[in-house]
Amino acid sequence: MKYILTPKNFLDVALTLESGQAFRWQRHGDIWTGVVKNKVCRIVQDGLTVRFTGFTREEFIEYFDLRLDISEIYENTFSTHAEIRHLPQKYNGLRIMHQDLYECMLSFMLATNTSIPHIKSMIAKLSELCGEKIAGGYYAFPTPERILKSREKLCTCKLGYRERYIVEIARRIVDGSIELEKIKCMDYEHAVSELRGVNGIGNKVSDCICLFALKHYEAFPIDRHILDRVCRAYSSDNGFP
DNA sequence: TGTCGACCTGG
DNA sequence: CAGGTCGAC
Repeated sequence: MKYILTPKNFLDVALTLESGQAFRWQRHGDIWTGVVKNKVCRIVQDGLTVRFTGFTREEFIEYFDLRLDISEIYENTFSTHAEIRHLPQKYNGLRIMHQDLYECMLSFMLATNTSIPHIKSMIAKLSELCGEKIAGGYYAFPTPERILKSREKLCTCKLGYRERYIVEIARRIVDGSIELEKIKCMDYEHAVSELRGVNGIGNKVSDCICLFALKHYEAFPIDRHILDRVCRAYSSDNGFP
């Protein structure tokens, strides 16, 4: 499948997939391979031309949220402060992805207080342990039922203190006390308060989920790096960034 | 309501 | 220490 981008609404595949929004993509040369919705997907970009397999055209557009006029978000978010006004141009092609809510919830819960390589390793091991096997030695992201079934072996994924959180979330989804479909219908404020009611999910993670799965563009996840940069920007006459 | 230490694991 | 959160003051 082939998709032609426009300069106005550009997608930089590498920049976006390396940005820390998704943790299941790997690069081999100029081919990106990942698992989305139980399917192995591949993407190659050459300028404005993007070729892909695994997605339908519609799924591809949805995943990278290509219908969104990103410049509007940038305008609303960045134009009011001189210190960050140049960032949209610098990161041209960085898209806000639209990922699966369940996978996003677990992934960013796991992503607390650790490094990106460890995050990727945890998610890869979890998928290998109990995800459904799909093509070419790849595994789907495990359903809550499958996670619970593998409860005793979860220690092999090295989740650390996050293990009990992931078990609790899986259990609550199965027993219906977390209702993903309802969360999808909520506005930003309600979604945040619902997500914050889940053990292991705090301010930063709930904002990540809102931004990367629920399309609540007003969400603004504040992690260590953001905090550092904001502090630096407003502390003294240090250059910014 | 705001601050502070503990927390699994890996580099 | 690392792309935080929880529970106890």
